[in-house]
Amino acid sequence: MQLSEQEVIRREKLSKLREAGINPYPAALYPVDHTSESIRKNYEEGKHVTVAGRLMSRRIQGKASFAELQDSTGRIQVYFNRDEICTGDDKTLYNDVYKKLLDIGDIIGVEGELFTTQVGEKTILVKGFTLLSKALRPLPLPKKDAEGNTYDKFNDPEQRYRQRYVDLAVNPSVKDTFIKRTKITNSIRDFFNQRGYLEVETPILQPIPGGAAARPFLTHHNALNIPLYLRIANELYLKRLIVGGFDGVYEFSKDFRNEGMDRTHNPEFTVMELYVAYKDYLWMMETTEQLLEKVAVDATGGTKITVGNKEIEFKAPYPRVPILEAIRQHTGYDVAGLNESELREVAKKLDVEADDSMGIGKLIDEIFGEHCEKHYIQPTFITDYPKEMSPLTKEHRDNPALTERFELMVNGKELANAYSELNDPIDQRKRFEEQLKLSEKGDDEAMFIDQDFLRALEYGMPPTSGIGIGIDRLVMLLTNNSSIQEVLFFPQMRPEKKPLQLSDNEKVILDILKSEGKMSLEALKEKAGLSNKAWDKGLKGLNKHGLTKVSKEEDELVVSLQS
RNA sequence: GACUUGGUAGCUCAGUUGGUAGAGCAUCUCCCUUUUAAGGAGAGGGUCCUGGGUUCGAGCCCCAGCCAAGUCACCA
Repeated sequence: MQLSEQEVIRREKLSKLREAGINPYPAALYPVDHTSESIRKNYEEGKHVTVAGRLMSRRIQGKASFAELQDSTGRIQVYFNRDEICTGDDKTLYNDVYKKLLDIGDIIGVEGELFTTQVGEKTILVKGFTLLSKALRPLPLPKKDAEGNTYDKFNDPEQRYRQRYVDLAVNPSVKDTFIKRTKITNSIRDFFNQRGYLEVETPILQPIPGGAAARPFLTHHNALNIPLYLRIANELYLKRLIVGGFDGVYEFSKDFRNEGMDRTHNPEFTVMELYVAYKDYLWMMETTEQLLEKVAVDATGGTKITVGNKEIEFKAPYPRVPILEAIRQHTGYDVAGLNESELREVAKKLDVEADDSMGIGKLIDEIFGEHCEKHYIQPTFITDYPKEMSPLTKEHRDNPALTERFELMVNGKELANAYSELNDPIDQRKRFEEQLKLSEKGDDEAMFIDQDFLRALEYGMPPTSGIGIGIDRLVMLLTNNSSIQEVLFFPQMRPEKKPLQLSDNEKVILDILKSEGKMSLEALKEKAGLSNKAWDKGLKGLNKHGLTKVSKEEDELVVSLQS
């Protein structure tokens, strides 16, 4: 491995520390009794404190030095004074260990007394310190000036996502985003638990990937010798639990979809699904408004949030607009009751792409997505979707062409999707079969038929309302982030390519081949002048790396370079 | 998948018509006992993403590839 100058120096310091009898990675616990936050909150002049954290900056001025220690709650200034640390004649602990062998990024423990500097900064006067972990790589160091401008910010997205640990250590606002994420999920759990709903866990490995329309990841179970899918949704399992007699169940579900990635899609993502027996989608709208109002307050302190340059008000209630009404308002076309070809005409006039595989439902969805969706910045329930695009939803009580479904639109995007759940087993079977026909027509995302789910419905599921809320997108909204990668600790990335490391034997062989081009195996071996074993290892290594290829030409083995 | 932009020191970034690779911070040496983007003096540090090509000569021009971001397409 090629080490940079700074890494070499840090490794040398590591040896020097060991020579001085200091273990750079000690085993014993460090008796922390304060955090930077608790010190700031309960500051008392002269109080003795013990804290630990990462050294984030140093200002050395001869026999004295100021540094900043960063722990999980923030930063605190620490003051190292030679004669406070080294009370006797031996000053090596300050002069050598602190000044020369410690680096920014090292994790240390510090004990000392609180005081306030002349400039008014609350500071720990260090009486003793312990190296807890030596950092071998230099930390990127953003700096802030008095006006709060940041310099040398560690802001390359690729490095930030690949090395999130560095991002978190160095960019405090990143940490805040993830703390907020947990506040949001805790708030949702509170809300449901108070109402007596049960948090459950259902299978991630599923024999039939149901509950949504999407391409799944496929894996294989060796012992059973069967294919298994990573779930694209957990809906059908939660409904089975309602059949079994639970009145309210919810799950934060990591779902997996084998599709493209962009600013709003990651192959694995989190959806919170809730099902409540004896309720309908009207009730669910009220519940959703209350939930989101509470979540906004718990996460941000108020109901009004800022997203980009917009303000969004999460205070309940939210307007309810039937989808056909939304289309009428934003396009001027009344598409209620139109047949497929009439609808296709309208789509054409509205510049909405429509191919022959699209039925009524998909056409309406396209028109809405193209012309209406973006207008709903403030939370709005779009209701009563056409039947064709909602195979798991109960028929509308007043209009058999529609379903009892709503999507909650916020900031022009779908945040939640909910139904009065279809519990008629015969109707459900029919809807699945229609999906099957769609898939035969070429829709590779139509739903699979889950026979066991149908069997469950045949035993009887109470009328139920269910909802799925995209947690990643909710967190994006409430933290004012426009990329899903900013709200996932470890967003999916293409693997880093390791630079190829060749052994000496491999290099010798490769150099000959580079100057000679293609040559016989015998001649190459001779010229390389390696022992039999070294030769064998070298050539096999090169073949394995795909750099060379051995082939047979006229009874002779020939080695050639591969590009 | 298409297009656009980018990849240069540990970090953030310059780099002129193609002519020996630059700055700030960080690092190293020296000075400095209440500083805070500390200060002063000096020094070291580079696979210019990778591989080809053009050229006397490429960080820069051309071709191919890798990685990322953005836009679009796809994705309820």
